[in-house]
Amino acid sequence: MATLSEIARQAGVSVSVVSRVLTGDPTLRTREQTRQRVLQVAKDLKYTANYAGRALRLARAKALALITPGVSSPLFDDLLSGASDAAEEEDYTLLIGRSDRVTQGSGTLRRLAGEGRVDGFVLQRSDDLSDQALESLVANDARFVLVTSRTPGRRGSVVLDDVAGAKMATEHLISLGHTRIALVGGVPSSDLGRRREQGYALALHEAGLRRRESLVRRLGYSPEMAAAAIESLVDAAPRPTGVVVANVNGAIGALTALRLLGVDVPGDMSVVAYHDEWVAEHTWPALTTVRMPYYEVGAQAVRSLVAQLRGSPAQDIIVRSPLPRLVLRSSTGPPPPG
Amino acid sequence: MATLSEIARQAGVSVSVVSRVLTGDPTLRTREQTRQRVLQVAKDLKYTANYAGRALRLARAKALALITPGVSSPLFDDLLSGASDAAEEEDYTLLIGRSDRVTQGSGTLRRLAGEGRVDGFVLQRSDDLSDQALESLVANDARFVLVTSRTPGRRGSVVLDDVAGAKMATEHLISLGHTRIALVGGVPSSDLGRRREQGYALALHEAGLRRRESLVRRLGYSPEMAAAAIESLVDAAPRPTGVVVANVNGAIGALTALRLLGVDVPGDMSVVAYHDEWVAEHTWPALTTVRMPYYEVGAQAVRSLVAQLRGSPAQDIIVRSPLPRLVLRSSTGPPPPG
DNA sequence: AGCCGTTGAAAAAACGATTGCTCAAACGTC
DNA sequence: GACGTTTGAGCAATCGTTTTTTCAACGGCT
Repeated sequence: MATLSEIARQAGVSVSVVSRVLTGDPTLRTREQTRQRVLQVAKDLKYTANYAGRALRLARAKALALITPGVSSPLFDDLLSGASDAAEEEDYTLLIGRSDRVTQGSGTLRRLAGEGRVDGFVLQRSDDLSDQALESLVANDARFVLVTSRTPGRRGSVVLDDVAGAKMATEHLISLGHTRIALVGGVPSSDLGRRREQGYALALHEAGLRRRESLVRRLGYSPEMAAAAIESLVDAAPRPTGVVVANVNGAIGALTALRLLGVDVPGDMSVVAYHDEWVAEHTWPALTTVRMPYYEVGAQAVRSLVAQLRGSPAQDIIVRSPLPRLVLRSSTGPPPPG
Repeated sequence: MATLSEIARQAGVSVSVVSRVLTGDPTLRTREQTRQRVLQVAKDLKYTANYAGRALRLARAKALALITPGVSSPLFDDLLSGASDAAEEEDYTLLIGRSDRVTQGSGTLRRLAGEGRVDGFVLQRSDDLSDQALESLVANDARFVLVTSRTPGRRGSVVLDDVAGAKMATEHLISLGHTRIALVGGVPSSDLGRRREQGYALALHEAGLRRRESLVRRLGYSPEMAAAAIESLVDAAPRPTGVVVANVNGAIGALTALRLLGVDVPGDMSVVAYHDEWVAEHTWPALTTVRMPYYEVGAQAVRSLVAQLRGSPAQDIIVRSPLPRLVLRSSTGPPPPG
């Protein structure tokens, strides 16, 4: 690897001139000729600034970490793409860490921040990621932005417009003529789950429909939990004719459960999922979903974090653009005549 | 952040003693009392070695990058878990990069290596990742290990035992009594696809079954390609009674295609997929799969890379343990009587 | 007492980049 | 021609670690 001093030697100037030329220091006074010579040599030697040297001097790593509970979901793929693109724009490097690893040792976060490997964190919070882990970050004086979910009393977050998304899913069923609409939601402790439920309730309210507590389940987002929720919903009185599942993975579990119970979708019951991903196209029946702008969440989170690092105050952002979009497939239809 | 000199000051010793105590330098001669004092102060101050300082001095970043075509698959999740765990064991930090980004700018890899941010790469190669990109790495003298797929003439790889896995999938169908077994494979240019096809052929051969070229499709792993393959296979003469799909995503597309064609699974046709993931549990019918040890691939790749960085020669590893495992679900059964 | 070996620790250089300060030469002005 | 100003660049310190080298003190030995 070429270093500044090597360029300096070959160009016949001092190291400081090289550094100033390459970083575009405006206070530098130099002959154009010299400047060009330096630039040429740097190019010939394929110079890339050594990261450690710069980081040491400037006391910042120009790197961010994205901490996530799990990497496997296509939703995360979108989020990651957005974060990567934004990071690249801002000239930051992006690390990815898994939050399960974070809490287990708890060392990971502290290490990343403590060692100065990263300047800040984008945290996709899960129930695994304890308040304690968060605090350890704060103690390290690390900057961070929460995505997807928020935590009370702490600023710095970027979330989806869950209310609007869940409302749109619910309204789709309403527009098909459903009146007994169930919700398979997240755990009540999560603000994310509460926001989605709010959207559901809002849609019902605006349509003048009654919101029945007996039609709401709050077990969680996994296929298994959603399946359990469905099993109890088919026995509910009155039986719902449509169900909003607040997560696409849950919806997949719901379809499996309904198939096993012999409930026809959408003949006997319509299912609409919050979030879209490619498997939704390949379930049976193919899932009608509401697509949410995850890419933007990732991008905004990084941009907001970088702004924070530059001294701006932390913000709480709700991503409203692009708007949620209904992806119509085959799991929804008019309610059964009965 | 506490630094060595701060500890030195508080402990009343020199910086070098602190460094050597903390890194456990065996050549250091010191009073036990002094050693304890240093350790205590370091602990009180929650000392973490500054990464940039160390990296600068040692000229290595103690970081690896995992470059992948896409992050969304659960298979990648396994791979990542393995790589993360191994990296942690070896005390390395893991970065994740996306290969689509790599070829586009091509700057990414060069930057990571050139800046000295990472010491080596684990490359999950896709068709996107050009030879040229590879070469630019080599030119940078970066160490790397290819996973999943290999490239001729270059050492340093960790791959699954694709032959054994595909063979096991095929043998499952054979043991059910199928004799006309089709293969929906990858593109012929990929050595990965060739290895899986080899396993398929081997199983047929050992069972004394004829391998018919008319029953082999090599369009690729996406659901759409597999669907196209299936459509042409149902019209094949003789029509296969079972099909091995060399990738679980493809198998999902295959199921969708068969459903649309009105072909009952497994009544009319059995489907077995290479690779397992959770959605396989939730397709209709649930997919019988062969589970491959992806976690180990990730872990081995990191370990092999670290070994390379320590000076060991590059190796080509085939992960044979844990063994491929057949996950029996509902998409396979005996062939139809006809 | 003089010498030597050991013990325990400090001093200093180096890694690469950045940046405030210094400074020589050239130029212009009176 | 003396002096001040501008131009163009170099010097040197600094960030935090690691590591080689140096060094003082002490005790043991003859």
